[in-house]
Amino acid sequence: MRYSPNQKKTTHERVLSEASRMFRERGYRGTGVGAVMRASGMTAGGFYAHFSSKEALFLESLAVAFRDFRRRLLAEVRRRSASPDQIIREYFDAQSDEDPGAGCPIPALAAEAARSSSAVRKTFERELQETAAAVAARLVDPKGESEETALALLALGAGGVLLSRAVENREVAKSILEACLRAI
Amino acid sequence: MRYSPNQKKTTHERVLSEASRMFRERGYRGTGVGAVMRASGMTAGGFYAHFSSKEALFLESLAVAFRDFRRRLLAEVRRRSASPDQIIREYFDAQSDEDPGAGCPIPALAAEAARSSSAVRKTFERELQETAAAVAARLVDPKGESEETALALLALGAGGVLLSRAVENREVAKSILEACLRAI
DNA sequence: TGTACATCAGTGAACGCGCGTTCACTGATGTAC
DNA sequence: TGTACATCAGTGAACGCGCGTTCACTGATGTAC
Repeated sequence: MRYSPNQKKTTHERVLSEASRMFRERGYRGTGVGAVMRASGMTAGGFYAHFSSKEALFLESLAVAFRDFRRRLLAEVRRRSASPDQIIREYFDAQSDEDPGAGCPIPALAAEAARSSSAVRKTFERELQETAAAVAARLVDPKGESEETALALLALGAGGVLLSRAVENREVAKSILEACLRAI
Repeated sequence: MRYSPNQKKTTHERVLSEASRMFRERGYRGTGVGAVMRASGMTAGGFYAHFSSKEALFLESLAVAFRDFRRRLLAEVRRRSASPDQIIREYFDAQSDEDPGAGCPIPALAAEAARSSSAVRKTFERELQETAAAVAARLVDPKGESEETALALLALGAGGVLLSRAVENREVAKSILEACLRAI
């Protein structure tokens, strides 16, 4: 339709934000390029004016998803110096119950990232480390190995969310999250 | 070809064992019915003499994968009374490095199970609880809440494996697993 | 200011491909007599 | 024991469908003069 660098940037970001939501909600393979474009108010063909391929969209979407989630998570942990179990609690709270599209990309997309190209895994690694560093900066850690502790906390939190989602009974799901909180 | 109840059972189990391996390695959506049958030495059409649908195969494969993995995990923890960090160590060792097809179904399949039918989630829940109970039975737990502790340990272990696989650099992958071991 | 042209974001139909499933058929085996 | 028939695991081709990608086209905008 109309041409303007700003307009194009806006469209690009709208597609990205839809994609980052949909990938987390339905998975990489469960999300079609056409569906993302429809959700962005366009038709499938226009996609390639913005991204060279579905994988290129995934790379950018991963970064957006991690960035959004970090913001969400750190908003909860604003006051500095959180204890490990506080971090886990905030991690769970940041998952906005029953809307995985707004939650952490790790339980949603790590398994598919692991099976993707090395470009995807590099992006995932970079964003994970960025996230661990952000958590570590807020963490009281007497041993002074807070980056390592942060990675373990992300593993525990993501594992807990992963299990709780894969289970049918909501009471069982809750008890899994509680078990993770108590284990620290 | 030939007909015999035993022969059919054998074929059924061969397909199941291939499927349980392939699902863990390539994911549910990444594994085709045709590929499973080819790996089992047959053609695609024969599949429906054994399973009513791909999802029915997935249900049975999940149970097989969990059962196999429990056996693998408990073989490592034979001597009773393992400490939490020993459990995590054995969990990591049971993953047979770089062969996710023989490893734990949780990091491999939980995200897709969460997005599947409630029948899949029920199976996942049942098998997870079975696995937690088996771990709990081997666990020294002064607080006497070993089932809960076992679930948290599975979350931590599965989260660690999930992260380590999603990352490109193998050194980073190792450091994630070590961080999980040290966090207990 | 007005006009002619170039650009290019987005449209919509078409493509090739892989997938889950169906189906008519085959031929080895089990059963009845 | 031998023969005729029924069963059914497995074959292989075909199906409909959704997907990622391509492409000729459109029309709104920006630029040059």
